[in-house]
Amino acid sequence: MSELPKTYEPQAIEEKWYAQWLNDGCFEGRAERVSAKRPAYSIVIPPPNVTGVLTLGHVLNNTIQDILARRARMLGKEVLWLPGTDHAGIATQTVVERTLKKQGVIRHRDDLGREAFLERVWEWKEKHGGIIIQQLKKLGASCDWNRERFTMDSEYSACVQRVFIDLFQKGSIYRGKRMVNWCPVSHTALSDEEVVMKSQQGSLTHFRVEIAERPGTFLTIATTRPETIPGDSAVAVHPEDPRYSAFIGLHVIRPLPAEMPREQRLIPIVGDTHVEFGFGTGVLKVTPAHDRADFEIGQRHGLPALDVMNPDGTMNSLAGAELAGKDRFEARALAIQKLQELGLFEKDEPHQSNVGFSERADVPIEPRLSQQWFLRYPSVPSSREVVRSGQMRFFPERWAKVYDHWMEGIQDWCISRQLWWGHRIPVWYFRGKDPENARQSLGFETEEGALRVLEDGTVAYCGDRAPGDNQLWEQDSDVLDTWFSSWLWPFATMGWPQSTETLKAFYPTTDLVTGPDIIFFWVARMIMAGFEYMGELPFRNVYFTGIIRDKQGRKMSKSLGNSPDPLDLISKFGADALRFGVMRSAPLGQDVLFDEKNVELGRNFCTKLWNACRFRQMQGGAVEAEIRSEFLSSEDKWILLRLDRTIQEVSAALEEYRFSDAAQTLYRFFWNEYCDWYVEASKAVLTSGEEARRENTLAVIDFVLAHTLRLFHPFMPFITEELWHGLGFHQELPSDQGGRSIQFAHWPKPLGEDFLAHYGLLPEDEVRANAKFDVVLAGRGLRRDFNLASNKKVAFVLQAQGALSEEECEVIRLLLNAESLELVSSGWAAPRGTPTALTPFGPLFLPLEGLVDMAAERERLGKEIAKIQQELIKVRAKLSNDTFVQGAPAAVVQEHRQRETDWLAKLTELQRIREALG
RNA sequence: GGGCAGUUAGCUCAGCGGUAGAGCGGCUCGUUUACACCGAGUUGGUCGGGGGUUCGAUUCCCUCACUGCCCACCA
Repeated sequence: MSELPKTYEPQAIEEKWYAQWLNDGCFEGRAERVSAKRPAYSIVIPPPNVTGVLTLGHVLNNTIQDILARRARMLGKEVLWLPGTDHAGIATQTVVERTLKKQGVIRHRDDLGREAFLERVWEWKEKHGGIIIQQLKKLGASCDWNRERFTMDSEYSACVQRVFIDLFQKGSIYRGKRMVNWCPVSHTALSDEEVVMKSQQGSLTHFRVEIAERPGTFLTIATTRPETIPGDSAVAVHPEDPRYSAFIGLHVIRPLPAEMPREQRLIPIVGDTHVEFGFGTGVLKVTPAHDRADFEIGQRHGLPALDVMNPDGTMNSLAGAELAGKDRFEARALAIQKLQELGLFEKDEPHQSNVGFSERADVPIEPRLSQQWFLRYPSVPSSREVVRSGQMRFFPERWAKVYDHWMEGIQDWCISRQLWWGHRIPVWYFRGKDPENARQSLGFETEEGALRVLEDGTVAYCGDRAPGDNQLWEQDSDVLDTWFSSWLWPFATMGWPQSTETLKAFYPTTDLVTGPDIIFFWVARMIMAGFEYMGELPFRNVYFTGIIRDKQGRKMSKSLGNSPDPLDLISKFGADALRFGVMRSAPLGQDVLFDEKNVELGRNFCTKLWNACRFRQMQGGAVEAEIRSEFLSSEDKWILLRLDRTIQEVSAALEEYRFSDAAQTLYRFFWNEYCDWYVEASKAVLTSGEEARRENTLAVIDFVLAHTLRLFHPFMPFITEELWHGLGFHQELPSDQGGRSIQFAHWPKPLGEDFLAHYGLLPEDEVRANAKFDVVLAGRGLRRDFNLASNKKVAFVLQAQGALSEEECEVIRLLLNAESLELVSSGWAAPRGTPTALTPFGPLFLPLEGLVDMAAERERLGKEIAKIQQELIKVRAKLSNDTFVQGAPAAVVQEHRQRETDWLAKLTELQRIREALG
């Protein structure tokens, strides 16, 4: 390869390699290659919204998956990372509908009708659906794109239908009129998980109602929702409340709608233990159609449910002439006004309460009684047990508790949505009452359980084909909750219900990477679907990422404008920089405070890596020559030992999904240990003119670089690939082991005992190299203390004759940027006032020929001596404490003794030096 | 109301029973055989408060305070 440019220019390189990887089929997961020797590794992408765009959350999530996938390839596994997108019912339908309205095409989707509207959504999907996929490619995601799936592909839809039919026939799915969370904006029911509670400042309206049987006697009710008074069908008090229990069985006159005849407004006073004595006035108005708890009270007392609202959140005619047609919040004010006019209003008290909001539309949901489909979750016990027992592992572990708690109190799932974009519910209703007639008019034999009489007497057929006589049968107009398709993702994407090669090879998947915000929406449900349809867990490990926040800790949001576009960051800094920057700051189990500085750091690191390789390239010589032990210096041995430790630490961190630790360790090793110490030290040999030693050093450099590039590859795929080829490390390797792409090069193993023995790498080598580095640090310290610019050539004297070889001295001299380093015997007497520092080999002098301020030097030494005395006092205090000596482990005591000896030696030495100064 | 995290240098975080650490920032010096997207040096902390266990606690236990999440039908 031609000489590398001075700085790393990511754009062209990223494009080049991504195209090459795709062209070479590097990302393909092939079932037929899986064997005992070549185990499978699989992961399914959490499918992003098909019309979505890439966010930093996606960057974090998908970088982690890519790291896992690439490392698995390097470990010799057959990897399948299966990508795709989600149709995201409400979100997509809302976006398309809003756009069409903005374009003036429609005022409401009804203007187009179901068929035509859906056509528009598909058009939209074709046009915008690929965006996020393209963005993921820019990030470097190594997904098997040939297998891209969409939750509304025809085969996928068939899976969804099949599962619905199966659960229907098993009786797990039922239809009923229940209290659901209704979104007045989207006009659909929502599941409990799609509702977020928000604390709201509201008010508690106090008003009076007269007891019909006791004219002139009033009860005061406190409510947050006066607009629903027309829907009240009772007043409830606690049966043991001495203030009110005597009134149970009597009636009150409901104030609204005022124009309704009095006798039609009589509602009973019931006793119910749900009522709290202490809250409000202790008298509760019961509105069964508009409140969950009230609905239950209504059930217990056989009260009618009066629905006084329209689906869009406006009041209907039952609310009375004046409220009818008004929005619920407008109606609230109006109701209060009416109460005032009737002389029944008492007061408004400020009140803080939790209100459920539609997650998507961000408006308060309306508890609403409506006909919906529900699912009694299947395979709950095994799904719960698999996590409890640790057979499936959660990272961080604490989410297992959250999961367990939810599974414990699991509620039936409302799965029908009053939308058009989604999987249509495969149920047809018979326009008649008699099941036998229905059976005959179907026109075909049904399976057991497919034909059923529903709660309200409707005869329903559920199956994969429409009944023959469509005059008599009408299909349910609702679609299924998006998550009712997502929960099948791990196996529906692999060809289920056929027993495909893919399923056999790659199911269950290995890891799932997702955000904790969808633990109930998605993770829990996938586990249940997995057990129900595949008979086992769908994935072995679940990694929950943190949530990306801005550097002030706020959530990313469009309105705050604090959500940077990852694509901008990629074009500014490069994909590898973004990946590395994010991973380095994303510790397991913690939210990530995003700061562009981190990406900058990633970019800087890429440049560093680039230049370190450039430096190697500039040295020329054969690539990856054999290392010869007889030429190894202690620095060589030191860096090899450091590399060995780094391999171990990085591997261990990745095994435990501690990505930021792995990134941190690599960063430190490469920048500090390799570049700052080793490369700088190696320059002594590289310029020495001794060919054999020089070549050997290059061999060590190559060895370290070839390992480091591989360790970095999962984090930074593009630059490592470029450098891998640029330095020629691919040359000798078979094409499936790094010859073609670094992503198939073997993941570095610890060097191993044989290697260490062969090259004579011992802990002492590390100690010796560190001792030399200590001399350098001491010398640099002296420089600083006497304000000598680092470019000023000075002569050092080390009182350690014979302790260091000439080559070793040369290394130290170079690192100190010194004119010379002279070794002298212990008899050598430093000129008075010579600055001195202690090193493991002996005192280091910096003779300055009278340039030095003696007083300053004495002061400096004085400070150092004082520091050592402090330490000595601490250690001695411990050692003179009998309880410590007797109570602490012998090793600890011994360690303290050693410390005392060391400090004492240093102290004596420094004192001697100070005396020498006079 | 219940549960789960967190509180360590100006900022972001590591350490989790035996001399307080890293990165970033700040400051000083610097065109030394890659790299100023750099190098060298340096400044920053009674480890949230209070108890307890221990020879010894940032580290273990209790308690309080604050912050953030999750769960919960108090109208």
